[in-house]
Order: sequence, then structure tokens, then C-alpha cells
Amino acid sequence: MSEAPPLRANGMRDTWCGQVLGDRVDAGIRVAGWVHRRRDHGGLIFIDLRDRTGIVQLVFHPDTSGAAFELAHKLRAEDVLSAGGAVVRRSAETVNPELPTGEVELAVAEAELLADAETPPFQIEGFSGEVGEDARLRHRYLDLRREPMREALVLRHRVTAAMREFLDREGFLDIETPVLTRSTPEGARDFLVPSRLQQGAFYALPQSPQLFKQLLMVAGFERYYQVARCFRDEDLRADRQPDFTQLDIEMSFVGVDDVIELNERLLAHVFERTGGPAVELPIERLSYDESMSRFGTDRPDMRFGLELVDLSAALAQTEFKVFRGAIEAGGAVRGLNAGCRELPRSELDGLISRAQELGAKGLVWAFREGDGWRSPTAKFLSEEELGQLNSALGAEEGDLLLLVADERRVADAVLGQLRVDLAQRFELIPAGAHRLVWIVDWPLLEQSSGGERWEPLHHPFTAPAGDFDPADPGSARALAYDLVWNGQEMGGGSIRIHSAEVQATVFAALGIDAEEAEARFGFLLEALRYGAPPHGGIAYGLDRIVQRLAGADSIRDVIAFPKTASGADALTGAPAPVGEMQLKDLGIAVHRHGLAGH
RNA sequence: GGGGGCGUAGCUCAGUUGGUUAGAGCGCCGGCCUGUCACGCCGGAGGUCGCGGGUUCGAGUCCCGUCGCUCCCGCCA
Repeated sequence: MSEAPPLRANGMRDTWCGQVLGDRVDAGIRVAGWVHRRRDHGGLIFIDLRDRTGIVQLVFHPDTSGAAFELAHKLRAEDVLSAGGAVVRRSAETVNPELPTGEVELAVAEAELLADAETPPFQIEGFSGEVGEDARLRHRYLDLRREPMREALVLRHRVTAAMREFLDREGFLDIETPVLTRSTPEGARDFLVPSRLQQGAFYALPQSPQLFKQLLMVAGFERYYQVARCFRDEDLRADRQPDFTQLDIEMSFVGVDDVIELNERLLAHVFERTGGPAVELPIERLSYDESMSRFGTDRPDMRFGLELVDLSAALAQTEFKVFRGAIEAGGAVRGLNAGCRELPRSELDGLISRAQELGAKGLVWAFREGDGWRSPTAKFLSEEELGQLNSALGAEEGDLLLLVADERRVADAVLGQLRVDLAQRFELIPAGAHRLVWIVDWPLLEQSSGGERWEPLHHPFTAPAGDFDPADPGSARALAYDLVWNGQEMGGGSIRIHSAEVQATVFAALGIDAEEAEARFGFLLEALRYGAPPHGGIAYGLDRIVQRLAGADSIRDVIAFPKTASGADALTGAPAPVGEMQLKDLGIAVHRHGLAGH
């Protein structure tokens, strides 16, 4: 019998658990990790030892494991253990084909308990049923020991690594921009940080590095990227967190096609490295107008049909007041053919409620029956009109038709969302289907919901296509592009305004006069006067991309320490009250019942 | 700001029309077990039914309020 090779000192480790494979047979090794599961047969004890790479089976034998055998009796789930011994091949009937390391096991010669663990509040793995997210977030460090979470974070790392690899190769520099910055209250609500050195003044956390990356272009770096943390103080959603991560990119001396071309290669590279869907280049482009017309939204899910149809022309002469009124008020009647469906009255009522929730006054439903409709609305429409509607909608016997009459943008928004709801309800999305599309040719501005002023669709630094006519801001197009993946916005960007004059003109069209522009964005306007190259870029929602690649339901599942829907961190308890001394340092007066001025 | 759903053992859940001592699986604790791998077998402990109030002879169950989690609308340039 050969002498056992020397083992590293306790607590050290030669190899990862998941790498104790057949090529290590007869080697004397030391592994370390967490006790995943213990199977105590009285005279023989098996321990599954886990680290981030996987699991290896340890065998404790009363004759050969010595004191380690006694230790094994006391081991409990999640204890941290270091174990040394020889890697041995398992006999054929004891091989575990479920385990990558299942052909071998470690015959433990000695072991040390490095840390014992209290009984976990939930089982790490190996039981049926899903642990509630409350408990998982409260003990996130335990939740992250679970394989799906571990894999999600590894995937996230591989995504950013692939992004950095590609961008580095293409000559981009990773440059950091400030997190304590200036509030430019434009889009979302800012998170504010009171200044101690200048009491009464505030930093804002950046909603994106937008202005800094433009300044980096003025500075001549030409190609910049950053995996940037961004902050927006708005309500949360399954795909929205108050702090989130963007892949932020900016380039100089480029036009729309240059940015899109580079980004298509970036996406193809990232997907290829991370098991994403194969990307066929070039990625389809759809104009904003066509997207709105066919899908009622600027982020169309093109994996299924149910496209919208404009029915205003067919109903130009109608006597039905609901349709006629909408058309005469400058609105539209829009419809979609949901196909041949059976729906009980309760579900049809549900569709009406949903339409109302989305802002419609109502929803007309109908089933094609013969040359006419089975619908509460049928009696208000002439035979000829029904025929034209059926024809326009391509309706066949039994097809469910949905119509909304309203302002064009309301009708689009309602039917655009119902279209997505119906696709889920009727499972119209083919399994494994993926559709990427660029939305291009955006309007530069849109009228605010009240119609009293113009607002940018993207942001006020987006360059107009061609000359910008302040007298007709509504017709201006933007050099902007959004990437939409299966109906979810993954990223968006634009060519920026690089002329101080044009920027001032656009600010003016937005109702920001020279004085206000100077106060809010003076530093940008000034920089643009010192030789700014034509430039543009894009920003991706990294969390959303990883969520999609991981097949997760929420971006919380691809973020190590996310916030709950109320914006709280269940683990640390943030946000939390602070001590009076801290507030005094900031010059914030404290009364007995809260902050002054409230 | 508005609407929906959920809250019962450490975890996942059941709990009938309001009715005696609130259950199951897993986990946990003790015992037995030398080839298991979601080991097995035997035994045991464990509950402010989120919290507060109300109705009732009686509330996990009904009503009101409140807190937490979650989904959606608004919001997110």
C-alpha cells in the first residue's frame, strides 16, 4: 500500500467539488464546501459536499475514516467542512448518473468542521415546491446557494464578460462616471442625496450616464462603454428596480447604421457566448409608424399575428354613435381578429374590463356568423358595414373580433395590449420562438397627454433627422432606435445633437427657454461649443437581457440583492431611519415627530 | 395614487355551512441501520391562524381597519 500523498492544511483546498472527476482517481485531495445532504447508515455515512461548481460524495467509513467518522455523525445541513482523502472509483452499481461527479467519491481520511450552521429557515434544495420570495430575500445569502440562483448570477457574469470582450476588441474604453451627480429633472423622479459640505444642496443619483458619456465624446475618447448602475425613483415592477444596470455605449463619428451594425455584432457575440438564440443578421427593422399601425405599440411582440386593422374607412358613414363619434372627433376605430375562439360571456366581460383598465371607454366584441355578427353591437350596424368589417378583418366563420373606437393612441394602446393578453390566453406563442427587431424612424417629439406642450419620445438630446423646423415640431423625425426582443424593450439609443445651436432650438421647442436651458444644461451647451464630434450610442437594460437569457419571470431572479415591490431591501432593512447626529451633520433639523418642514 | 391576488408549524400547503383538542408532506430532535444519493424504518417536539377591532353562545372561516408580499394600471425622458 502506497503512502498517502501529503494533503494541504485544513481549510485549504486543492480542487472544487464539481471537479472531482474520473481523472483524479487515486489522487489524494482536499475539498471544502457546504454539507448539502447527509445520509447516515449507522455504520457508513455519506455526505454530499457542495460548492459553487457542484457536488461530490464523501464516504465516511468507521474503519478508515478515524476521528472523521465521529465528526460525520454530528454534521448537519450547511455546515462548512474541509475533507481530505483519496478519490476512488465507484463500483458499477453505485455510480450515480445524475451527478457529474457520480463515477467517483472521496474516501475520507480526515476532516475538519470549519464552521457549523444553524438549521436553515428553508431547505436549500431537494424538496418539491417553491419557497416564497419573502423568505428567500430575507436570507438571500442562503437563497443564492440554490442552483438556479447560482446559475443566474454565473450567466450574468458571462453576459457582461462577453460584452466587455467584444467592446474591448472593438476599441471601446471602459470609463466610470459619477454616481453623485446633478439633478436634471427631466424624466423619472430622482433619488436625492443631501450634501453636508453645502447644506441645502443635493446630489442626484444618475438615471443614466447620458450627459457624461456625451461629454466623454466631446473629450475625444470616441468609443466608450460602461456597465453602469442607474437609479430611478419610480414604482417597481417585475422588470423594474429602483437601481438597475445598463450597458451604456457611446461612439463618435457615426450615424444610425454604424451604431446598429456594431450593436448587431455585439448581440450576436453575446448570445453566442451565453446560449442565447441564434441571431440572424441583419436584425429586422420596423418603422415606428408601421409598428404602431400593425401592433399598436412601439415594442411589438412579433412572434404571433393578431395584427391591428384600421376600420375607420369602412365605418365612415356609420349611424352607430360610438364609432361615428370617435371618427368625427379625429379618432379611429381599430380592430383585431383573434381567430376562431370559444369564449364564455364571463371572459368577454373580462376583456371589456381589461380594455377599460387600459384606458378605453369600452370594447366591442363580435363573432362572425354567416355574413354578419353575433354581437350585442351587430344591431347598430348595417349589413353592408358588417360585410366590410368582416372583409377588412379577414374574418371567417366563428372568428372573435375586437374593436375599440377612441383617440387613435388610446385605441392602439388598448388593442396592442389585448393582443398580447390574447396570445398568452390562447398560447399563440410558439415554444422557443424569438424575434428581435429594431424600431426606427421615431417621431422626435410627441404632444403631452394634455396636449399643451411637446415632449421628447426619447430624451431632449436626440438628434433630429435633417433640419429641425421649430414651426412644425410634430413632423420632425428622430435619429433614434430601440431594440425590442419578444415584445420587451431591451435597449434604445440615438444619434445625439452635437451642435449647441440645434440643442438650443430643440430645448426651445420643448418649452425650455434660454435661461432655463442655461441653468439646467449649461455645462452641456458649453461643452458642445468647444468642438463636439457627431456622436451617438445606446443603452441596454442588462437585467432584462439576463432575465430573458435565463428564462426568469422577474429581473429580481438575476440580481443578487434586489428590492421588494415596495422598494425595500428585505435583507438589510433599507430604507431605514438614521440617527439624529447624522441628520444634524447634514443640516436637517429634527423635530420629535419627524423632519422639519413636513 | 388606483385595482386584483396572497398571508395557517422553520418551508410548501390543506382546513367543508362559523362548531369540541387546527392537519399533511418536507425540515428539525431522539433511536435503529455498512452502499446510499430527495436513503430507509420507529418515535417525538413544534401554532399569537400577519396584526388590531367588530359581529356571534362560538371566528382560521364573516365584517371593518391596518401591515407585509405580489401582479397590473398610472408613472418609468
